[in-house]
Amino acid sequence: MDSRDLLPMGEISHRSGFAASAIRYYEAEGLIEAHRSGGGQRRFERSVLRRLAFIRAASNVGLSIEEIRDELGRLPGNRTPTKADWHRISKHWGARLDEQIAALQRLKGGLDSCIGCGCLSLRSCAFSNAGDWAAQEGPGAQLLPDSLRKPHPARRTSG
Amino acid sequence: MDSRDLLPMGEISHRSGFAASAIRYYEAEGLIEAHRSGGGQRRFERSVLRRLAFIRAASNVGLSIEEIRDELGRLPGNRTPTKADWHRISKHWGARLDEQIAALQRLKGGLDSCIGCGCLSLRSCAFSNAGDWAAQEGPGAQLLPDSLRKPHPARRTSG
DNA sequence: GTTCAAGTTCAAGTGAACTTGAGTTCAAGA
DNA sequence: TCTTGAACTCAAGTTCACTTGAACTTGAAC
Repeated sequence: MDSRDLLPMGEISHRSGFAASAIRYYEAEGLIEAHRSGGGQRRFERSVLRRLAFIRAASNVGLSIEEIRDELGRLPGNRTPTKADWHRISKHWGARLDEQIAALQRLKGGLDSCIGCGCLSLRSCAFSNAGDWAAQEGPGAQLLPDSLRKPHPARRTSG
Repeated sequence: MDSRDLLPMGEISHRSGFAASAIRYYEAEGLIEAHRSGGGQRRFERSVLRRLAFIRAASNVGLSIEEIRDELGRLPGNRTPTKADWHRISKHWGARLDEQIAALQRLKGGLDSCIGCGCLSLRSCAFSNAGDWAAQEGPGAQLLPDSLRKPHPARRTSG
């Protein structure tokens, strides 16, 4: 590995479209790796660009950093995805997107069925009842999957 | 307005499915209003339940508090939505959902077209290039609308 | 009159995914 | 050598939509 093949922060940032701070963050989170120059500056292998493209794609699908880390970690040898890896992963993501699309369509369907009645009834209307507070019964439960719910950060899942 | 018609916090909370803290928050944000008992406790009109159902429905569609406040504010006389209001609003939200569905389908289409090639090329692949960093040109720009992008809170819009 | 669940306020915390700022150092060209 | 832009670290800040905790008060029942 000739050191002239390594790219400095500015170039990685510009070519990937990520801010330097984001790239440092991804390194800290273990999504990418960097060599260091004599003076301590980051020097990136070219393959990091591909990894960053992967990260951008994944986050467009709605994956969290955690999930992206997992996904990258599942690649044999923890390498940058090859064509075959990418094929497999794409199918996985495609399924996720299909699920999200279906969820929105269910929500839309519920909305359409409410347009006529104008009810917005607390107990019976599937649309306003779409939260999980009434999940034990009733038609509205799970109209939206977690991946499309707005994150309610402080709502602890334990309990 | 007989004070026996007014509901205390516990009941509003239980019937709406919102935590008391959330209801207080909505009041502070101006989405709902409350009377006060002699001792300073909140007493809610029955119509607040309807307003809360509206808020839940809106947030299921992905509207922010800000947007919900606008939407409620646009109701003539700032009243709880009637059937006619609800009809109009539903159409509005339906369009928004359609847009979100279409965006996900575009993203899915991009993914499908990438499955074969395994490219993930930074410059040419519509999928990994879906951010707005290259929005000036190229095919990938605006695959996803803002409403479906993961919120990147610290990214200031001014500049 | 006592009890105590239910209510109150206010400040601070939560999580995700970064950004910003301050203060310092590196590296490359003139 | 000087300058200057690029990079560094580390702590703290940002947004959203709430929640949590502490310390206190109400109000309905017994």
